[in-house]
Amino acid sequence: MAKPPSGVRRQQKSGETATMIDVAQMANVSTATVSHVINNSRYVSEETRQKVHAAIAALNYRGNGLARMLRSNQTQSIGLLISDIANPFFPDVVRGVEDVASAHGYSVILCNTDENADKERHYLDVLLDKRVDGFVVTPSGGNQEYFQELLTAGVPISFVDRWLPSIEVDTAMVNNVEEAHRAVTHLIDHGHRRIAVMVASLQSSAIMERVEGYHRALDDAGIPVQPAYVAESRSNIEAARTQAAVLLTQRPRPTAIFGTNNLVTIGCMHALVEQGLRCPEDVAVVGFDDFAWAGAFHPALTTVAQPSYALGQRATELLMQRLTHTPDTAVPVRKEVLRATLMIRESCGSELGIRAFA
Amino acid sequence: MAKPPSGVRRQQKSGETATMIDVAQMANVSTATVSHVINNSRYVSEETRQKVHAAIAALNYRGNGLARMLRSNQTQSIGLLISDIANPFFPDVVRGVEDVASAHGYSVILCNTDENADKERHYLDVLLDKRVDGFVVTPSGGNQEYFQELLTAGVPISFVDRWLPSIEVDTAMVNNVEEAHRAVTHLIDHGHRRIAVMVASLQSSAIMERVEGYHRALDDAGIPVQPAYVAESRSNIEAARTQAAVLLTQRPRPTAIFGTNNLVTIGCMHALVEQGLRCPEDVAVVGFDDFAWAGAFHPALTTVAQPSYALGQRATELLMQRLTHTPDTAVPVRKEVLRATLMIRESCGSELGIRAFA
DNA sequence: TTGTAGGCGTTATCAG
DNA sequence: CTGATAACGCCTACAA
Repeated sequence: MAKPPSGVRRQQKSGETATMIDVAQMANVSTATVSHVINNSRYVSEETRQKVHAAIAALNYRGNGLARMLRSNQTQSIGLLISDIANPFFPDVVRGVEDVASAHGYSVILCNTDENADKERHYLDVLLDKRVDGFVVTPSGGNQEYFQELLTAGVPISFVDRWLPSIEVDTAMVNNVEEAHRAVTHLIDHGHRRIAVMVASLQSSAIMERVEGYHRALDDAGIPVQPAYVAESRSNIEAARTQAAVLLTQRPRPTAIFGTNNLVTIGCMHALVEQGLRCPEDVAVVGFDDFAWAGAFHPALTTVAQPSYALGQRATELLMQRLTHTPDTAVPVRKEVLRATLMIRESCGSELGIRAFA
Repeated sequence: MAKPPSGVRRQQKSGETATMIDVAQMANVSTATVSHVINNSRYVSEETRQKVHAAIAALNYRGNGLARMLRSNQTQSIGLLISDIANPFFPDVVRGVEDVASAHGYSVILCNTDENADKERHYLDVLLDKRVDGFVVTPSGGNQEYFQELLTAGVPISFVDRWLPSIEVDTAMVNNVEEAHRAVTHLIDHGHRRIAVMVASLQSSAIMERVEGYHRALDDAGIPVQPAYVAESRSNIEAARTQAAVLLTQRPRPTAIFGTNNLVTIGCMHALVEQGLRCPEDVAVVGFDDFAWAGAFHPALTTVAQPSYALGQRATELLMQRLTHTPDTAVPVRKEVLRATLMIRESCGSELGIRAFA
C-alpha cells in the first residue's frame, strides 16, 4: 500500500475545470503517476491505474493541451496559408492538407491571404507566435526575404501550387508550362489559329508559366502571338467578364480562348452568354482548373484538371516528413511535380469525342 | 539610473530561440518591464523602452504565445467544424467565418467531419484539449447529448446552417421550409405538376426542412405527392447521378426536379446530359445552393441562393459576442434567420425572363 | 518608474 | 512501482 503523497494541498474551486493536481489528490497519488497513466509512459500498477481513471472520470478531467505544448514546445498544429478558400481551386487542396495533417495528429489553422503580401506576413507572424509546428503555403509572391529568413531559422515550410524565385523549399505543383502547352495545342489541333488568352493578373508563378505554355504552343505551331488576343484581368469573375467582353469585340474575333485559371474562365463563359455567342460553335474555350460540374452543363467545359487534392496531400506529406524526422538531420528539399489531366469535353467541339466523367 | 536586476542569470544557449529573460538581461531590466513594454501595459520610460526594443531586435525575440495562452487561458483560436470543405456550399461559409474571426484577432482551426458523428466528437475533443475559445459548427446530427454537455459546461458554440433538436444555441441559418416552398412553387407556377425531388440523405435539419417545403408547396397546389418522384441518394455527385437516372425512368417521367442541395442537383444535371434530355425543354431543374457559375452555362441553373458568406459571418459574430462579453452575464441565445434569393434562370424555362447576375 | 516572485498545468528527471 | 520538484515562458499582483 503506497503511502499518500505529501504535495501541497489545493482547494479545488468549484465550477472550475479540474487539473491534474485535483486528479492526483482524489486518487491519492502524485501528478507524476497521473501523467504516466494518461500517457502510458511508464509502468503503473493496475490498482493505481484504476484509481486514477476513476478520479479522471469523477472530476471530468480534461488535460490542458496548452501546458503540454508549452513543455514539449510542440502544438501539433500547422498553418495553412492560401489566397482564398472561396476560389474553387482551393477547397480540394485544403481537403488534401487537412486529411494528411489529421492522419498525423495535426490540426490545421486556415488563413486567407487574398494574394496580399502584408496579410500573408501578418498571418505568418500570428501563427509563429502561436507556435505552429510548420506551414503549408501558396505564396502570394511577396515576402521572399522573410520566407528565406524563416527557412534558415529552421521553420518547416512547404509550398503548394507556386514557387518563389531562389527559395529552396519543399513544393508540390504541376508543370504549368507543359499543361498549358497541351491545352492550347489541343485547340490548335482542332483547327484554331486565332487563339486568345485570359491572363489572371496575379504575382503567381503558376499563371506566368501557363502564359509561357500558351506562347510556346503558338510558337511551335508557327502562329504569331497577337497582343490584341492577350487579355489581362484581375483574378475574379466580374473583372474577367468585363475583359472577356472586350476581347470578344476584337476583329477578327478570336475563335478560341484559353483561360489561365477557373475564375477568368468562368468570367469568359459569362461574357459569351451575354453576347449571345455559342460555345463552341462561335468561340471554343479551354480552362485551367477543373471543377465538379464542368462536365454537367452545355457546353461541357474542356479543362486542364489539376490534381488539387493530391497537391494538398503531397505538400503536407512533405511537411510531415520534415516535422517527424529527426531534427537537424537535414532532410533534402523535394519538389514534386504532379500530372494534370486534360479533360476533353464539348467546349472545344466534339470531334475527338467526349471522355468526361473520367 | 536603475540598478541592474538581480534575477537568476541564464546562459542563452546559442541557436535556441530567445526568451523574455534573454531580452531582459540584454536590456538590463526585469522581465516585468519587458512584458510591459511589449504589451503597453504600464508606463515605461522612453529610454528603457528603447533599450528593450533594441534587445528584442538584436535577439530576434518572438514572444511565446503558448506561455501567454497558458497564463491567460485564452488561445484566440476557434474551432470550425463543417462536413466537407470540398462541398461547394462551405467555402463561402468558411470565408465568412474566417473574416469575422480574423477581424476580432482570432484564428480558425478547420475540421472536416464528413457528416460523421464520431469524427465530429473526435475533433471537438482534440480542440477542447487545445483549449480553443469557442466553436462554429455545422452539426452532423449526432452528439446531441455531448453538445448539451459542452453548452452547460459553458463552452461557447454557435451553429450554422443546421440545428439540433432541443439544443438551445446561437444559430445562423435560412428558413429552409419557406425557401424550398418558394422554389417548388416557382416550378408549379411554370405549369409543372409532375415534380420530383432529389433528397440528399443526411441527418440534417436543413434537408428535412427542404423536403417539408416541397411537400407543402405541392399540398398548397393540391398536387398529391408521388412516392415514385421522391428519390433519395447519398450526398455526393456520383450517387445522385445514379439515383437521378432511376428517377428519370419513371413513367410518366417527371417534368421537373427539385434538388435539395448542390451535390444532388449537379448529379441530376449529369444524369440529364447522359440521357440526352434537354433542360428545361424535357426536364426543368431547380437547385438549392447557388454557385458562382450557375449562371454561366446553358441552361443557366435556377437556384435558391443561400447567403453562405453571411451565414458564416453571422454565426461567428454571435460567437464573438459570447466570447468578448463579460463572462457569466448570460448573453441570451440568438437564432438568426437570413433570407435566401431565388435566382431565376433558364433551367425552368424563361417565361419569367432572366434575372441572373443579381 | 521599475523589480520580485508566484503561478498557469504539464512533463520529465531524479530519487527513493 | 511511485513521489517530489524543477522547468517550460509569460503575466501580474505586490513592493519599492
